[in-house]
Amino acid sequence: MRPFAALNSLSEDPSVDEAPILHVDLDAFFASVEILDDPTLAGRPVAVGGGGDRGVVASASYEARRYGVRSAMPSVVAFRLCPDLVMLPGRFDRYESYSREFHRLVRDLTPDFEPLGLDEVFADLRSLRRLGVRPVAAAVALRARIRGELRLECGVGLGRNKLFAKLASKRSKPRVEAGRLVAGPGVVWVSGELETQWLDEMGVRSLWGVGPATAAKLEKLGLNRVRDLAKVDEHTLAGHVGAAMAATLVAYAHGEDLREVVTDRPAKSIGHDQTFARSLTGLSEVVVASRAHAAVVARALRSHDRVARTITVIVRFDDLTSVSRSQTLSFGVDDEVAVAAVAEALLSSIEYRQCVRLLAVHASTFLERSENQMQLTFGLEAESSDPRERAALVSRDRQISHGALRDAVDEVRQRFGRTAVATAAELHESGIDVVTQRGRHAFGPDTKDEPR
DNA sequence: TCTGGGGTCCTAGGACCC
DNA sequence: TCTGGGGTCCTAGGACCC
Repeated sequence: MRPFAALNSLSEDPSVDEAPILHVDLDAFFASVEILDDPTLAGRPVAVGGGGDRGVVASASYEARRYGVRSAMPSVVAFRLCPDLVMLPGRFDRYESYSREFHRLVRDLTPDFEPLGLDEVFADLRSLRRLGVRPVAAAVALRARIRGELRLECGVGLGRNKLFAKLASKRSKPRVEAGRLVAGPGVVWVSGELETQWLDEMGVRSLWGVGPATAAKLEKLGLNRVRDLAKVDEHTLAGHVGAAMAATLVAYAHGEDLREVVTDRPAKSIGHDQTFARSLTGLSEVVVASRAHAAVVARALRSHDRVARTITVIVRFDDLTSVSRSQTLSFGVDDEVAVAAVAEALLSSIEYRQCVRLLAVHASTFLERSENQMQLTFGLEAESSDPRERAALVSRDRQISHGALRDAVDEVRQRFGRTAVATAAELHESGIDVVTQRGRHAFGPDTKDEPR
């Protein structure tokens, strides 16, 4: 890998006003962290993902990519392409800790940055104008720090907006050509003339937000290239892809992208999805599984200091069709028994004609804790004949009465680890006292409902 | 070859209120 | 008695991103 960046054709450092937006993307992030932690993996094809029949690749080292292994590829396909592939299950705590260090280095450059997942950030360099910062110099220095302090490689793109910054970072990276790895320039700045050139040569699929479904619709309309989108009537396009998508695509085709770098993006939902190695059959198995999901979600809500009014369940059947059910309560919940009560009522309203391969429980519509206390104690409706409404009322009662127990369990977990006690849901269902359970679980942690 | 788990945003229809 | 249109909230589903 070359130590310094090759630039664009002009080979000079633009002003902040010419290239205000920076995008950094860590190379093969999960796989790279695994290789750092186990140097015997260096040079071998490594992937992180699900190893079973239903697993997919979440991250592939460049060595694995030489064989055609890619993110989102089913693991069985990856093994067919690369029989020597080392498939690792993934350690998300580890990746999160690397991600925090990555963000720290970006923050040293500017506080105006926006993470996307664990391994990418956008940054707005405009506040650095007065300091005389030059974008390419800043990008080269940031890249050097990421390499020096984290021992991770990355690509950096610079452009007039998010659209071009992201396209640029993609072109800054190493690529595989005819089974050989070719180093990338590391830093790429999109000048005005490059913008025109890229827009003219790009296919629609390269645009942010155009996936397989939208690409197929556009192709039917004869719109295969970005330059085709620049000529299309937005209202006509809206009839096929929706108003928001049409406006976005036409703007992109003209090189315009009004998305700002948003520094504080509060989370809007928290959920837990699980694809089962063997599909579940029938409501009762699904309900049992949903309690563990509810516990994971409730724990996550509390660790983020959130209470949620909306609970959603999603069931995916063996034929890959999905159905969802959601309910918005008049109050918020963060208790596993409360979440589980609502989830069970929602799951009961689904017809199980097929086996269930995936179950998800999500929580959204967050509100402030103080706001929630009002709602919880306001009025007590009579018993209802609607099962969902009844579940909601049970859920509220649990949310209130389990508060003390829940806080206690959280404290124990904080001191002794997450598996030191069973979930409040398990304890409640079994009717066994918290204290007598502690010892057993402390010495035989059951990790089956651990988040990945 | 056959599709994970964490999320975000958009759309359309219905209920309800004014 | 029958009717309008806008705004907001909720639900279900779909598409996309990393």
